Amino acid sequence: MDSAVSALPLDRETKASERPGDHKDELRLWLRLLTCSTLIETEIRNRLREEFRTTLPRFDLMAQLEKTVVGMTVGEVSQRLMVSNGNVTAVVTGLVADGLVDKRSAPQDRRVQILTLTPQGRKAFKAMAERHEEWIAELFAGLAQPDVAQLFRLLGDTKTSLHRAIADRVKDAASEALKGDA
Amino acid sequence: MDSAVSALPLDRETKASERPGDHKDELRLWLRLLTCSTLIETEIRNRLREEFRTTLPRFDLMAQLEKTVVGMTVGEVSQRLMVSNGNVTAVVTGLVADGLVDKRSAPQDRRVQILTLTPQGRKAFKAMAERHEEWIAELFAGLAQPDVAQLFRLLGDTKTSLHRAIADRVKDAASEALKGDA
DNA sequence: CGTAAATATTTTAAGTCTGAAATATTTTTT
DNA sequence: AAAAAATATTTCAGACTTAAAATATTTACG
Repeated sequence: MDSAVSALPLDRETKASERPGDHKDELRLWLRLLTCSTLIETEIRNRLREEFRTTLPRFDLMAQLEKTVVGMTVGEVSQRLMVSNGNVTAVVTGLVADGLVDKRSAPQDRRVQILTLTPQGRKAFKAMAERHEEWIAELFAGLAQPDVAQLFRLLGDTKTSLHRAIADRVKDAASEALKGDA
Repeated sequence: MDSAVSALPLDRETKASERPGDHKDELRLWLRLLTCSTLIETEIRNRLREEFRTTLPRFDLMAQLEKTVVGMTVGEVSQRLMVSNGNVTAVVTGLVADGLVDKRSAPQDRRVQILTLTPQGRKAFKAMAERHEEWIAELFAGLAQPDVAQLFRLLGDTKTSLHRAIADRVKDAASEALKGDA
């Protein structure tokens, strides 16, 4: 039991006892991460609008559909993009109206809607994706390749930490809800 | 493993930096950065709603105002949060209606609106900020302290790279626009 | 001085986004 | 098989967001 706890070097208890109440470093890290993310998003949004008269949500949705041959359900897209189902429905409506996406209910389960890029959508996405990749490279051009690799690795660790913290909290809420049941 | 790789043409097996036209590493880095950012935002949004019945944009705006004694103009807040002026106006309208923010035009320049937290707003923010800091620390708890520091540093380099790439493009657009003038 | 340019903010129209309720369909239970 | 539970999506109301146009005010300049 003891060993299991000490195997987690930075859990809530340990950290608090080392620097009680101070989490400024993590806060500053988060703000900097957010700044980078916002700068990139805004820039890509601007370029998509100027060069292709489209929006980031549309581009992102098409990017998901481009990854598959058989199509993707609304729920799957929603999960991958980490947005609500209702949002996917709304964006898809626009893309279908513009002939870029096809939507049809699955024959074996009529609850499910299967989304695919139309040939026109596939072609349009291809052109955008090529430029998009160039833009991203430009934006990160000031970083040396080893820094890119290391940043990628550290953000991988961050992702793991986030998923774990979020899962833990969900578990806590569930056991909390069960308290009075038995 | 080796055979599969060496079956590819030579330029395919070399590093990305040596492959002209390939920017997949940067693209994957951006997607991972976005994932982290979205995971944190969504989680904070959920907790703010559940624990304080408020939203992230409101929290962010109040966080800016909390940093100053003399107040901040709409434009200043807009710049710091990297959102449009109109957006600040909209969010402020709600906060003023709830008595959390005070808005008054500057006596020496009546174009300018000066925003401050009301005493009630200051108190409400203080409570939220304390919890917020804990949440962020929890989310990053899986990272060792040196990793936090290094990630912070690398994101600083990233920020520099982004600002430079964005400034360069603005400059290009400006000189493009001037081409036929002289 | 008086007008033009610059600056700060608000308004507008349209799109994005959310959580929750409603709907439609399939699966499980009785 | 009928009822209940589970699943997938859409609808809804409301908040956020943007870019661009409109408004209000100040500053620059002729």
